[in-house]
Amino acid sequence: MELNIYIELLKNKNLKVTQHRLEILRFLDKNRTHPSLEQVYSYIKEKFPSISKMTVYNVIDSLIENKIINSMRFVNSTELHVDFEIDTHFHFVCSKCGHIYDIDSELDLEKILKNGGHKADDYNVNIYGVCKKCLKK
Amino acid sequence: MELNIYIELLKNKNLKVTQHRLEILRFLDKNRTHPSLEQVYSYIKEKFPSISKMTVYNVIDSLIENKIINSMRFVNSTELHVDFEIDTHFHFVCSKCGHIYDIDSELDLEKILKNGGHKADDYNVNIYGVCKKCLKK
DNA sequence: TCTTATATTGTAATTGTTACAACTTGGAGC
DNA sequence: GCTCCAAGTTGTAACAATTACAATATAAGA
Repeated sequence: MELNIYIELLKNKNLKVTQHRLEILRFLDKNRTHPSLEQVYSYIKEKFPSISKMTVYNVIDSLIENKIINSMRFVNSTELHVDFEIDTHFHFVCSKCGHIYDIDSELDLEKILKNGGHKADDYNVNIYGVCKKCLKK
Repeated sequence: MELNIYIELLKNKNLKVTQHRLEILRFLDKNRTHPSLEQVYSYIKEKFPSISKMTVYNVIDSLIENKIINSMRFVNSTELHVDFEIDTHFHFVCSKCGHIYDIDSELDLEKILKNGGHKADDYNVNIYGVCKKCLKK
C-alpha cells in the first residue's frame, strides 16, 4: 500500500502518524503545484470537513521543520507555498498566469559562498517572468 | 548636492520628485540592510512624523515598479523587504541573527532556462544558514 | 488498557497588505 | 509667479496570513 511511503517518512522523523498528516503528504506528493497553505486547506477540507486550519499550519510546520517538504515565498504574494520535492529549489513564476514551474538546476553553494565563512543549510531560487504558454497567447 | 542623484533617478522614470521619495531613496541608498517596509516606515517617521504608512507602501511600490529598487521575501517572514542595489540578487539569511548579507554572484539565466521557452525578467536567490559571525559564537 | 507526550481544535489577537475616497501637491504651460 | 490637473498623500476600514494559547483528543509505547 502506497501510504506506507508517507508512514515511513513520518516514522523516520519520530512524528506521530495521523490521518491529517498522511493525507496532506499524499496531496503534496500527487499535486506538485507548490500550493499555498490556503490551497492545501481547501483540498484537505473536502476529505476531512471538520479539520481546523490550525491543523494545516501545524502539520505543514512540522513537515518543513523535519525537512520532509520544502517551503518558499514569492515577491508577489504574502503567503507561504509548499512543495513535496525536497530537492527542487529553482522555481519560475509566471507574472501573467501565476503558474509556478520547477526548474531543474542547482547552485554550487561552495563556489558562491567561497571564502565568506557562512554555513548554508538550504536555498531558494525564484525566477520571475512570462512563461512559455503565456508568451504564445 | 548629492540629492541630485535621486532626483535624476525619479525624473528618468517620469516620477514626481517629492520629499518622501527622496528621503526614502536616500535612506535605502545609505542603509543597504534590506529593510522591511516597517523598518523604512519607522525610520522615515523620524524625519516626517506625520507621514502615513500608506505613503511608504506607495513610494516603495512605484520605486519597485520602475526598477529603481529591488524587492524580496524570505521564507521565515511574511513581510516584503527592499534593497537599493538593483543588481544584487543573491542574499544570505542567517537563521540565528536574522542578518541579510548580499552575496556577489549571478545566475546564467539563459543556461538555466535553456530550451524551456520561458522569458525571465528578474530573479532572487536566497541562501539560508548560519552566518560567519554567529558561527564564531 | 493505561498513560503521556504529541496533535488537534477554536478563538482571539496580531501583523502585513490592499481598497478607496478625500484631500494635497509637483511641475507643465501660460 | 499663477493656474490647473495628473499624480501623490492621507486615513480609515477591510482583508488576508499568521501566531498565541488554552482546552481537548489521539497515537503509540509500556
